[in-house]
Amino acid sequence: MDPLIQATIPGIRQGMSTLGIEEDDWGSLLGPSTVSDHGDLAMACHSLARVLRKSPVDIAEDICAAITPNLKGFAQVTSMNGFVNIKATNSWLSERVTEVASDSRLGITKAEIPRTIAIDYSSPNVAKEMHVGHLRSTVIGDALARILSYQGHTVIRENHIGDWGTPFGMLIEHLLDLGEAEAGGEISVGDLDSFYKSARGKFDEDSDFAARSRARVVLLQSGDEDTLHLWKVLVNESTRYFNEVYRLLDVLLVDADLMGESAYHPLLPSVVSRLSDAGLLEESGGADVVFPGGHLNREGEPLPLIIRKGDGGYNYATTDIACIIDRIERLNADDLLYVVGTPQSRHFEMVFEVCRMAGLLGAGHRSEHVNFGSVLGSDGKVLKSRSGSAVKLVDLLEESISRATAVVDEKNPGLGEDEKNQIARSVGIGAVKFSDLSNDRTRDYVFDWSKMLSFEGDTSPYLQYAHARICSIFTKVEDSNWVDYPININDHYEGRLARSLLSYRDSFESSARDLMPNRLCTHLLAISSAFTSFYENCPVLIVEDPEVRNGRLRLCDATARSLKIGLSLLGIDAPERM
RNA sequence: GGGCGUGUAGCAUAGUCUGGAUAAUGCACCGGCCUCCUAAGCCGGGGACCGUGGGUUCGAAUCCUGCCGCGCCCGCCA
Repeated sequence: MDPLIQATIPGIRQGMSTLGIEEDDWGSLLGPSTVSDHGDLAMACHSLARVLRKSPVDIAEDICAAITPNLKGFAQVTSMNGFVNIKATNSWLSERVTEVASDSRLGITKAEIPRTIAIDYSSPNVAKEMHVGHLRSTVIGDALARILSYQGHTVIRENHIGDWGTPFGMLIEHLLDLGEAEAGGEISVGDLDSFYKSARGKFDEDSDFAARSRARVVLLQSGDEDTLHLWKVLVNESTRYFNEVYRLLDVLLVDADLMGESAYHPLLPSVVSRLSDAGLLEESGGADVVFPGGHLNREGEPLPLIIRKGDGGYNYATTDIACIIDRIERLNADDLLYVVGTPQSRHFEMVFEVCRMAGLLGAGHRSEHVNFGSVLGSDGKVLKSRSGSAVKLVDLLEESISRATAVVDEKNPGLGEDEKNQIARSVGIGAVKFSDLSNDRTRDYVFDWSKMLSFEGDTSPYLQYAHARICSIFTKVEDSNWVDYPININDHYEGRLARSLLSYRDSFESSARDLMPNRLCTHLLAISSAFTSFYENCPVLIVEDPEVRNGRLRLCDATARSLKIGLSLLGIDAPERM
């Protein structure tokens, strides 16, 4: 209830000064109440006892008496157990929530100073299947892209696909063995696992094939035209497949966001020369490296970041630095976000540190590894595509849509085929995305079909359902008398709903600031829950008093828009019927 | 061995940054609610020594620290 703090702080300040209590002493004591029955805000007075040499109970009473007159109209003040409790009045709530309801952004303001933010996310590998593990980066990155855009920042989506490196030798040779048309077909229908595994299998077992593969890598690196053509076939068929998954998932990523590893390949020599010019490059074990410091290997010796391998080749650290240079210098990015799994945290620490040492990243840049935990199998171990237990992302999505179809059929049989399919898609995809987004991204989680595909409880279908119910109310409204009608909070349930709407901005900003979509998820659930309670207890259309009816309609409208916007920021549809 | 992270009802999680009163939510479980605006819902109930031992504090799930469990990382894969 930040708005209430803003509203009451002048009165509190004045009251405190008449009591001679310093703001340094009480400023940090005011916060949201932990016991909602007692009020919206609370101030624990126990730490003031030492300063004032009085009991907390007496102090709370004194403060209560001193600030009560100043908060008249805003809030009721009481004291209990050494706490000052401040509870918003219905009239204040009514005014504020009417204000928020009048705002198309529901009180969420844009950033004062917009920044240019490059977000690196999704990053599947060419000729490799997308498994549930890819869901996290794709869905979290996409939500952050939407959230930061909504704040008015310039967001540059970067899909850093794995389209370069030694595996391409074997992939291209396998492509040749199969024949271009055949291989292209296999990839474009999404049978990437078998393609990759066959190539891998031949590489491991057939020494002749392995030799051809190694030779092919050399040809690729040297820019041989035929080889590049074959490589391009793999990349094109794969990206076509990725796009199908992205469309199904309903994420923002399009071809223009593709910036694969290969795109940075020509820049790698300059990374070496720039680090060398900065005096950072050292020779170690035949490789060119930089020691960022602070990291040790198993023997307790400084751990280097390898820039150029002993054989003259480059690896991912070099590409990542080239990437940073490109994003800073060509795209003028202020912030660099990498939605990549936690296991790579050391890598990013080292890369960022080297870039700061080299002056490539300055004080004005924010570079952040937006890490996320691993998806675990029921055995508690990380799901690996090779273990066989990994679930294909498309299979998960299709299963979710098919379950949603069954539920929609059952709950709302009157819908037409097209609308039903559209709703099932929104519900099914939303459920999968929300189950991922609503968890703290930094924690691992155990993959669980039934939980991921659940449509009850704390899920996106619950949010979508609340939204659809409100839309249904408005299909029965024929007048527009309610549109500019002031909201009048009288009832307990109205108050709870109004409070959740007023806290929307806080939650959104916390979510955006810490790049934690789960905070927004939690708040949308709170709004929904407040709404459904309200809806069960407060008749809207069937109430006789037009003032009550109109005010409640506006509350409904503001709730629907909060949910619709909130869901859209998570990349989830809000159908009007379901 | 070193580093990083993590541990909250049977299960899954929120809360931890910024310490406050009775630890919040969902699933599962028990009991109610559709002649009434969408029951994918609502109302009520049981269920937690917040991993564990210390410390700081008037006050600790939250801060510091020891230990235990688990996960990840520790030089030429990405």
